[in-house]
Amino acid sequence: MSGEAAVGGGGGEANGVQPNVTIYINNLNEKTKLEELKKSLNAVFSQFGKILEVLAFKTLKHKGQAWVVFEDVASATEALKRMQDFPFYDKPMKIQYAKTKSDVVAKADGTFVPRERRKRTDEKPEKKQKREQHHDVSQGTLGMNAYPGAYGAPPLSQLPFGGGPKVMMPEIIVPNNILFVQNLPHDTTPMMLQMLFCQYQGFKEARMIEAKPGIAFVEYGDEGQATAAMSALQNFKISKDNLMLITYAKK
DNA sequence: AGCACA
Repeated sequence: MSGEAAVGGGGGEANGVQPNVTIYINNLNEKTKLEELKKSLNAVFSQFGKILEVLAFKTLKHKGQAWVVFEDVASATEALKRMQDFPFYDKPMKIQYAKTKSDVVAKADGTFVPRERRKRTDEKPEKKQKREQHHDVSQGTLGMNAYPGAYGAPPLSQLPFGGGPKVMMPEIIVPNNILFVQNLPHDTTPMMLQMLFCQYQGFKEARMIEAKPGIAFVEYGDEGQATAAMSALQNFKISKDNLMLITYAKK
């Protein structure tokens, strides 16, 4: 019964490679541009846990491959199992544990030893520009730009009765099989959205509006399916600085 | 196919 997915080399622990916080992915579509590839990988894998880094290179020897570094092995394992053969840019991903420890992990470990790459004499006076960009989002959060029909109280200025009393007229949320997605990074592609939303039943299509970056419409077969996808992906961290905000599209 | 840290 247990069909052994002997996917010709796409193994993992069966390969003699032991679990690692980093997963190694190959069979990636080599046409995808690096930056987009990394963002999409981040989008698709961050559901399994905190991602420390996504690495991919375009050198001949390394194209079609990427490394995703998780914070813990459990996340990596879950990602490996759940996303094995996941159709990504039209090709099923092949995932294994990485063979060696990632630098970012070794650095946290204290076990990092710089490999010989370029003799930069001794230590390089590397500046610690701790530019921790916390919540630098000056307009990205669910604040001012929030969709009027979103959860929570709408701004007083947008009450239906212009200059009326301070009575909060709750906006009625009308379910719709089409979702309205906001706060996307401006370089989000329909493909990235498709990969996220197609995980939920009834997915039909994701469309973006050329003229308006940052928003998208995602259509499902019915309202129930749309609702399930909405709650699953609400506030999904699609990038370091972007939480997706999802509401029903207006009818 | 291909396991790196630009």
